[in-house]
This record gives sequence, structure tokens and C-alpha cells, in this order.
Amino acid sequence: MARNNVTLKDIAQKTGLSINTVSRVLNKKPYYTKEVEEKVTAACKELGYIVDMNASGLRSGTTRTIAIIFDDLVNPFYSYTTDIISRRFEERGYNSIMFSNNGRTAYVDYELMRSVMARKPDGILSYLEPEAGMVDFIKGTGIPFVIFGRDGAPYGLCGVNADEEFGGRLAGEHLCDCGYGKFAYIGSWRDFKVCRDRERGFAAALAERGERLLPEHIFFIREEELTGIIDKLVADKVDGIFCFNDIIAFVVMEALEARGLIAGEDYGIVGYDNIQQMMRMPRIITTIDMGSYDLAQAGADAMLALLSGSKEDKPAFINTHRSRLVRGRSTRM
Amino acid sequence: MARNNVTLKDIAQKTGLSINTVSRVLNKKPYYTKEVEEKVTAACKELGYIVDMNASGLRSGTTRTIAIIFDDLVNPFYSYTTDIISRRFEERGYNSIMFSNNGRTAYVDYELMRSVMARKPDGILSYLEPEAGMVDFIKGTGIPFVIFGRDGAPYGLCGVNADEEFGGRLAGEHLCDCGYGKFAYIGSWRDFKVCRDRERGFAAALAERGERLLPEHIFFIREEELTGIIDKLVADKVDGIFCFNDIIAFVVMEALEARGLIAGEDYGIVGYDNIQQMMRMPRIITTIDMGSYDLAQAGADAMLALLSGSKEDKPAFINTHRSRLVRGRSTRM
DNA sequence: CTGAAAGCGCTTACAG
DNA sequence: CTGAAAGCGCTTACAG
Repeated sequence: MARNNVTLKDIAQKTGLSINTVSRVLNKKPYYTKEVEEKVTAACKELGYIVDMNASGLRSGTTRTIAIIFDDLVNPFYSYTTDIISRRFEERGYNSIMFSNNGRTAYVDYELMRSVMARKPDGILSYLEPEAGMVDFIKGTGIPFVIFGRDGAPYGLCGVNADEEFGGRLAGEHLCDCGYGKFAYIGSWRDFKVCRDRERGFAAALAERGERLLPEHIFFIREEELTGIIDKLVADKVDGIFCFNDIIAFVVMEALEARGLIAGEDYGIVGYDNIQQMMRMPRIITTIDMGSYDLAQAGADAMLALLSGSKEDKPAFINTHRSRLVRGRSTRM
Repeated sequence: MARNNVTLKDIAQKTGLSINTVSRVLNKKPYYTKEVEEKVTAACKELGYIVDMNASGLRSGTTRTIAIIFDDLVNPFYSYTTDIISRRFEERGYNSIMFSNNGRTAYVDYELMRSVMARKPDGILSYLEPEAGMVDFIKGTGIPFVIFGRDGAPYGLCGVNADEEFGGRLAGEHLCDCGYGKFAYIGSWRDFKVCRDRERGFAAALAERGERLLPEHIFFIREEELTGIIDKLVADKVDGIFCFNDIIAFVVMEALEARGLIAGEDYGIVGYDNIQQMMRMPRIITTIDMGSYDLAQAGADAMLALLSGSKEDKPAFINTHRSRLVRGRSTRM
């Protein structure tokens, strides 16, 4: 009630024009006189008019809103890229509305899509992959959908991601170069495609060097007890560890240190994402940097292209391939 | 066009009821028969009805949207707390829409408020303080406004923050306890109130121990060249450094290491925010932990209270006071 | 170049 | 307990 809602009607009243004319001026549609323009601009400034984007969107069909679906803003890979992406959207006049599934699942499911759709976004950029049954639903909405940081190809949806297998290979090659001999991979979820892609690249690189990644040395930290994993690593004298991301690597390093094992001395460990650089932290761990800044820009641009582009030049599966290994103190040089 | 927009009209048609009745059932307003309810529910499920919150908000005056204004999601203090806050809002049926000023200013200005207001949020939670002239405007909107992580009192707005001076004192006392003798404070912006509060607490603690914080040893890293700061620290053999936040501390540590000085050995340094714990990183630096989890919950709860509460029990300036020092390797024990 | 009318999808009074 | 009407604030055809 107390909200001083200045509407087009007020501007129309003040200027003696119709609300249509006012709307036309504000939206810079052709055909109005300089005089009318000045009157409208002055009245808007004086009364402090602010458009209601929801009402505007209801009629025009475009809300200039993009939904961003993430699962965990705490991991700097998400926050860093979300920051870049949302700023880019803002530059182009789109606001970002955030959705998370609150850790319910690692996928976009119907319940999540419902709350997203209720906001009538012009586009959806998701860090989560769609649940199997949701792909057709998503396509049926007709809303531009970009899968970010995950492979879009299996879903036939636009995806922007780095070559995960390649990143895994870099880790494997480096740990071999360092002279380690017993390897382990510590992933997040067993069913998580990106997680398995990195593992596959890692195993392939080891195989090429005549080394092996034993099945019993492949772990999924979101599904297993940490202590069990650490026990196994210590018991089997594993000395070359590759982790799905930097945070997992930190956790493992801390647990191993509690057992008296120091990274870079007693064993080597490689993370993923190079969050150290994002945080401007010292280079503690050796990690794989997939060029997150460029990746984020590419993700935002893919979305913007889908929003503005003709059907012909739709971006499809963008694979930036930029990953490189960044050395830290967690592997011997 | 291709969007399969199922509306209330479609459900009404399908069930042979009026759209009013359908709306009433969906909003669980009193007075409808079990039979009608079942018909409506079935039709909604079959056709895949999803409400249009924008249209709903236009009529009802509540969009169930909360605007979050942040400046930098990369700093884990922001991303960590934003994650917690937005999840809490989601639990209560509110979606979060993100706004940043893209680094234009460190304040909420009119341009930013315009784009926020255009979305008709039910509430606004801001990490940024309002520009001087904006306070009346904000109050005039009548929209619940919470300043998060900053002191709300100077603006007469609801604020949720920790006692910053107290945090600064903890840092000062600890550096004295460690036996350091030449002190410096490295802040962010000179005009940033929180930054100065921490400095004041730090200086006060030093004074109580008979130590001094020289004006020439107070720096603002966002306004000065890093190399100049480092030169001065080295030249004056400063050995007790307190930084406005952990990220600044990391940057300083790295620069000093390039000069051959090791934190915890050659000098001591204390950061702020305990982002290490958020990232599950090893405890590199000694830092001030203000209980960010509780702070975030308190921030979300303050917002929710303003949204639902009577005018009487409005929360005002919540000061959680929980800060404590967490030791890391960057100060000698 | 400007205005009157219709309508986006919903909810809120008001009748019955 | 259900429905017809009005209206939230805007934009889009359509007249003039």
C-alpha cells in the first residue's frame, strides 16, 4: 500500500498523453515528436517512474530474466563462473534468478523445472544435467537451455564445457612424470558423468605409461566414508592421487596430514579447477585449470546467442579444450 | 509460440469449471468440494499446469521474490553466505534474484535500485550499504530491506552483522601475544565502514598493550599499488600484519614470499572470514571467524521476519558477536 | 504521429 | 460452494 507505485497512468495523466504514447516513448518505438519525448522524460524523472518488468513481461512474452541453476555456490568453481556469467547477462539487460535443488538430487528434475518455469525466464543456464526423463520436457518448453560445465551432447542440448578427459590425462601424465607408482582417483559421485570422464582420462594416461589404476583405488567421496578411503590409501601406500576437484583434494590432504603424510613429500596429489587462482591463494596444490574465465564467458555468450540468434547459427556443444596443468607444492617437481 | 503455455483457462475448460474456482483450489482458499479438488488436481497434472508467478504477482502484489544485492561472489564470504541465505528463502517459497553493481560503486545507488525495483521484489537483502542519498528512497519504497554483513544502525535500516571492532581486537591481541612488535593494517577501501571498524578495534587492542599502529602503516589495497605497500612493509620491518580479509592476506603473503619472507616464521599475518573452513582448505592463515553460518541464517531470518511479521516485532540491528580467532600457520604459536 | 481497445494470466472482491 | 466481472501494469495490434 505504502509503495509509491508510479505507473504509466500517472505519467500519462501528468503529461496529458495516453499511456500508449508514453509506453512508445519509453520503449523507443518509432514515431513521436521531440516535444512529446521531452515531456515524457521529464515527467518520469519527476515522479520517479520505474517500469514493472513483470507486467511488461506478461504482455510482451519476454521477461529479460535468465534462470541459473546451480547446486553449490560454495565451491569457487560455481561462484566464480556464476559471478562472471551473471555480470555478462546484466550487461545485456538480463537479470539472473537463482535456483538450486538444495542438494536434493544432482540433476534437474521436474520439481525444479516447475519452480523455474513459474518465473517465465527467457533462458535457462544450468550447472546440473537434466534427469533422463526431463530432456524432452525441457526441449518442449522451447526455452533456450544451456548446460554449463557439463557435456550437452548426450542430451542434444547446447553445452559449454572443457574437455574433461583431456584434463584427467594431464593429471595422469604429471603424476607419472613425477615418478609416483601407485595411483588412486577420488571422485565425487559414481553416476556423475564429468567425474567419470576425468577418471577415464586419468586411467588412459596411466595405461599409456604402463601404469595401472586399480578398481579398488577408485573412490567416490560423496558416497563413502572418508576414513575408509584414507585407510585404504595408507595401507596400500598409494602415492599418486588425482581428485575430482580442489576441495576434495584439500580434504584428502588434511586427512593424510593427520596420519603424518605430507603432500609433495610423502605423496603427490592433483586437484581440479585451480580455485587457488580465483581466491588469489598461494599455490598449495597442483591442479588442472580449465580456463574458467573463458569458459564462463563462452557459457554466457552461448546463452545470449540462443536468445538473439536465428535458428541457423545456434551454438551447440562448445568444448573449449583449454585445460592445462598448474603446478603447486602438492606434487614433487 | 512453441511454448506450451497451459493456463488456468485450459484447466477450466478441461474440468468445466470457472477459472476462479480452479484458482481457488490451487491456492487452497476455503470452500470447494472434494470432488472439484480432485478434478482440478487431475487436470493440472495431465496438462502439466505451471502457475505464472509474474501474472500472479501483478494482481496479488506479492511476487515471492527476494532481491539479493552483492558485489563480488568470488570472495567465499559472499558465496558461502549467499548460498545459505538463498536456500533458506527457497525453503520458505521465495526465489532469489541476484543483482550486482558490477563493481561500479561500493554502494547501492539509484541506478541499481531502479533495476531492483523493476522486478517488484517482496524484499531486498543487500551486502552493499546504501549511498547517502538513497536511504530515504529505500524507506519510501516500503519494501523490507536488510543490510547484511554491514552495520544497519547508521541508516536506521535492519542490519545483520558481527561486531567488527571486536574482531579487530582479537587480531591485535593475538599478534601482541605472539610477540610481534611492528604492526600494519591492510584494508580494502578507505571509505568502507566495516574496513575502518576492524582497523579501529585492531588499533585499540594494540594501544592497550602499549603498542602502536602508525598512520603510515595503514594501507588500502584497493586504492594503492601492492608493490608500494610491500616495499614499505619490508623497509620498515613490519612483522605483525592484520588484513581486512583472507583474500587480501593471501595476496600479501604471496608478495612477501616473493621477497623471501615466510608467514609464521619471518612475520605474522592475520586475515578475516575464515574462508579456509568454507573451502575445507588446510589452515594456512590465522583468521577471524565471525560465525558466517549463523550470521547467514540470522540474515535470512531477519528478512523472513520482516516479510511476515507485524510492525511491532520487526528485527532491527542484529549483532551476533560470535567472532573468534582461529589459528593457522601464518602466526607463530 | 497519437489514442482507444484488447489482452497477457492471474487474483480479488462481489454476487448468487 | 461456484461464477461473472474487474483490474494489476504493461504492450500490441488496430484505428484514425
